Parts: sequence; C-alpha cells; structure tokens
Amino acid sequence: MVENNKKRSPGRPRKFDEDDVLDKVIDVFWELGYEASDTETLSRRTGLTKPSLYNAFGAKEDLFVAAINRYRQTRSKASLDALAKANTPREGIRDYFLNLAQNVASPNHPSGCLILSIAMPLMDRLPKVAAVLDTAPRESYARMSACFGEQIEKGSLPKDFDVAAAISLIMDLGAAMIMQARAGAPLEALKTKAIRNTNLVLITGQGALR
Amino acid sequence: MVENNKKRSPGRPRKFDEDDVLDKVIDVFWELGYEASDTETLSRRTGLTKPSLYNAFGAKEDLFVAAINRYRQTRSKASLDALAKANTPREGIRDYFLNLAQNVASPNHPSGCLILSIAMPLMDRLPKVAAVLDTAPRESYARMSACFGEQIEKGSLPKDFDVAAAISLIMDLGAAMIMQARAGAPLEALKTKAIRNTNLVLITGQGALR
DNA sequence: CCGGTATTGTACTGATCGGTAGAAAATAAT
DNA sequence: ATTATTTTCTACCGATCAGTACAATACCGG
Repeated sequence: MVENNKKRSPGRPRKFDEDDVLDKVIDVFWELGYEASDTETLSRRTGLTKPSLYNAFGAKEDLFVAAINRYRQTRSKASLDALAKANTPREGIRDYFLNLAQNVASPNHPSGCLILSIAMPLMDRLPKVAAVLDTAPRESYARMSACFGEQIEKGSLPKDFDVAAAISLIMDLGAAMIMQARAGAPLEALKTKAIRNTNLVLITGQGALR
Repeated sequence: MVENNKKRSPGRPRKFDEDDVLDKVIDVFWELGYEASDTETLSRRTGLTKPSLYNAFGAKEDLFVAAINRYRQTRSKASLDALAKANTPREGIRDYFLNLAQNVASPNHPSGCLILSIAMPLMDRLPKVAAVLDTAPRESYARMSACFGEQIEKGSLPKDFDVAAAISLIMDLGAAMIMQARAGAPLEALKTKAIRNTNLVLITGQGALR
C-alpha cells in the first residue's frame, strides 16, 4: 500500500507496512478493549503471524502504545486540524466538535475514543500507556492555544479572550461527547451537542462567567 | 456490622454481610478494573473464600453487576441527594458537582467512577453490565427532573427554565469531571470546575443559548 | 440426638493467553 | 555460489485465571 523508498536492508523483506498494520490494530483495540484483544485475534485481524507482530512491535503493551501513537497522529490530529484551518473562531470550534463527533460516533468504526475510552482506564496498570497519556493532552493544549493566539492577533477574538478557560471547556465538553458516543449516542445527537458546545465555549472565553 | 433481623434459614450461618462484602468488591474493581481484579484478589480483599463468593453472588460478571448496583445505591445516590436537599437551584447544582468531585477524586478511594471509568468500556462484551448501564442514566435523569420541577413550582426557577438542557449539561460536565479525576486531576481542581460548571448550567437553563 | 440444609475451606482442573523456540524461506552483500 | 541477515511459519510452553468437587463444619427443625 505505502511505497517505502528507504534503502532496503538485507534479510527477507517484510510483507506488510507498519502503519497499515497499526491501523488494523487500532480497530481491534478500539472495538474489543485491551484485555479482550488477545494476541491471536490481533494476529488474525492484521494478517500477520504472532511472531511477526512480536518481532515488529514487541510485547502486547508496546503494540498498544504504538497503536495509540498512530491514533494520535491520525484521528486526534484531524480534529485539531479542523480547529486550525477555519476562518472564524466560531467555525473553528464548531468544526472541531463536528469532526470529533464523526471520529467517536461514526458507524464506520468502533465508538468512543481509543485514548479516553480504552487506554485511560489502564493507566494504573500499564506504565508505558500512562506515559503516553501524560503528554497527549499537553500537545493538544499547545496546539489549541496557538490557534486562539492567532485569532486574537488577527482581531477575530477580543484581546482579553480567556484562552485557558476556553480550552479547558473544549476539552471537558469533548470528553463528554466521547463518553456519550461510547454509551451509544447516535451521530446526530452528537452533532447537535457540537453546536451547543460551541456556544458555551465562546461565552466562557468571552468572560461571561467572571 | 449490619444487623439482619430476618428469620434465620436453616444451615450453617454466613459469616459476612452482603453489603459489606460488596463495598469491598467495589474498591477492588474500582481500583484495578474488571479483568485485573482476579477472583483470588477479590477473595483475599473481601475475606471470603472463592467458593463463598461464587455461592453468594454467582460468576464474576454477576458479582461485578452486584457491585455496580451497590455503587449506584450509595455513591451515585449521594450526589443526587445533595442536589435535592439544597434550598436554591444554584446551591443544589453546586453541591451536586462538589459531592461528585469528592466521590471521584477523594484520596480515600480509587479515582474516577466505577460506572463510567470501569464498567462503561465493558458494555460491548458483558451484556449484563450493558443492561444495568442502560437504566442508570434514566433514573438519574428522572431524579434531577423532579428536583428542577419542584424548584420551578416553588418559584426558585423561572417557568420557562429549560430543564432538559440543564440536565443534559449537568451530565456532560459531570462525565468530564469524572474523566479528569481518572486522569489524575487533584480534588482542588475539580472543586474549581464545580463552580464553573454550576454557572454554565444555570446560564444554559435560563436560555442564554437560544 | 439426628437428619436436613446451607456455608466454609482446601485443593484442584480445564481453558485461555502472552510469549517463544527453532527451522524454513527470502533477500542483500561478497 | 556462499554467507549473513531478517522475516515467516508451525508448533509449543509456562503461567494465570475463572470456576468447581468434595469433604468438613455449623446451624436448623424435630
């Protein structure tokens, strides 16, 4: 699927692309959770034999961490991109929530969020997972902060817009949408919430609560 | 601990009280999650032997369901009680969030919520758990709805107060607090959010977003 | 005192799961 | 061709875990 133009190393060539495999691994963990995703199922769903999986990614916990990182680089990034590329703050926040809704409640993939719904409850037991989950929100925060900073410079937001409060609320309401999705809320219900949430974030940032 | 005055049935008497045991079971599942709570650990932490646990509660999944129901009747109920017994709507909502904060981020017990943090991700695999989780939010909704209805009758809330919107937001923001707690947020941070959340709920109910 | 009944404790089992040994196969370098 | 290197495949292992058999124990009603 993906052409790898790096100079070939000696030895028997791999029959798979790591990212393709990780995308399939994401689906398994996302759908079944960590413990119920046994190595035999992971092997079958990826098309790789167990030794190939272990050779390429290490133990099950390492494979899970790799899947989480792949998830962040693809799914999580997509929502933040939606926030960044919009013209106005309102559109950006709305698109962020709408994109999030698609990612957590689309009928094309498991519901909820791999990070919040699956990985989070495992923090206490899987230290490598805890390490990844520690950095993830900070990155999101930085990215959002930069977006709002630009909007303030552009004049699309007042100079005293409370960026920290807005981001904090975006993350809270996003987490709530994710839980709703995992509980079975349909996509349409989440799209409605996306609009409500957008209004709440703008009100909060503009200091209505101070 | 609890005096049971029902007529004694024949046979060797139990050396434990079911609710006492369930309270300990709650702690184990809450702390370790479902899969990592092996029956041997449950046996050790409750003081009951494995056959006694199986005899009293059935299989592990049934024991988990029993623990969830006990959790609802104690912890979940406490937060709703706080909402119900306050004098003003603002105090009620605030006390609800503050009580919730205590329940999900107190240093005296595991963090997060047994239902949202532990049971929810298991819905797909454990049908008996899914059944319980389906009814739980409806009960909470009904209880909250009754509270706000009373406040409207008393005149503490305007007649056009948007009860449905307020409850929906309370649940969303509550879920967010729970996730924050599971992620390691300290109690103080959650108490601060409780105040912010109270304001957001009141604004929303009063129709600022319409 | 004597069956009837329910609980307790020890010790066990069958199944499952994460992980691997070891040989065969496929490439690159020489 | 030969060797070195890496991946693949089959088959397997040790550990763990949910659940239980069985006998002993402690209470009931008569």
